[in-house]
Amino acid sequence: MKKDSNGVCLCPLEGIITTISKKWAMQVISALGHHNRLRFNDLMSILDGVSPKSLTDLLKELQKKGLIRREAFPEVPPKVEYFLTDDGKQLCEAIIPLIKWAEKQDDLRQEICNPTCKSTSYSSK
Amino acid sequence: MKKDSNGVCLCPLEGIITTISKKWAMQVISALGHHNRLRFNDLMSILDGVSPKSLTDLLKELQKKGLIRREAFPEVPPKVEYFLTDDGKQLCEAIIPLIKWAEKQDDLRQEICNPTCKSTSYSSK
DNA sequence: CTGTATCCCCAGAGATACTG
DNA sequence: CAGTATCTCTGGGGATACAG
Repeated sequence: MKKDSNGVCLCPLEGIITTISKKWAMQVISALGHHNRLRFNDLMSILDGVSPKSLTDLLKELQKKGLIRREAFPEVPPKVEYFLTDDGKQLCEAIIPLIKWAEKQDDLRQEICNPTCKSTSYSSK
Repeated sequence: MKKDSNGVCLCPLEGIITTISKKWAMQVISALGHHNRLRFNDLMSILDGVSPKSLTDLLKELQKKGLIRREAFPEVPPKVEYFLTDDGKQLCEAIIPLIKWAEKQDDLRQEICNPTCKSTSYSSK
């Protein structure tokens, strides 16, 4: 759909936005960025309230997009680990300006998303 | 939900993602960034296929979030113009890294979103 | 021209129970 | 432990007609 004022085509956004706007998607990305490797039930508890179906659906989506990878260990009981791909890590970097912008907006409106999130901001800022 | 590996809280993203992931949202932002000021029917034709209801819903949402502004002229027939706020313009800037990242992903997969979009890349900035 | 007012539809997300 | 298998439900989005 043409370019925007910066000479940037927005088309590529379609794909990633449909992905990252999925519920829990950014939390998964974030959690994996934070913990490096996590198992299914780890994610289940970090993403408090998510159902197994929703989580598996999401994990498959994220794998398909090449953001995370799955590693299964042939053990009993089963053990599966998920972790970010390099692309996933780069995505984390790419959204930082967006977060900064959003954070600034929130500040202006004195809206606090969540108590656990207070006092959190850019290491620098 | 804590911070990610970069020490960044993802909470602020929630709000903006729910906004920009709305259908046509980025197209509206982009169109306004490109054309500066647009009228309702201009947007209707640029966003080919959108219904008036969907468009008005979206425009209200974007106004509420402070991304665009509406100016009505007391004329007959009515005339209304929409344009980006400074925040809206800053949002355009903030998503550039994300677009660049997404564009790179698309290139790797040889996926072309749309013919009109080919040969488009970062002219300068 | 710029929108409301209705009605409809279905994909995404959740709840729950069950399996290899 | 790590998922399926079903079922349900909601609301975002679309179509269409109409109004100021």
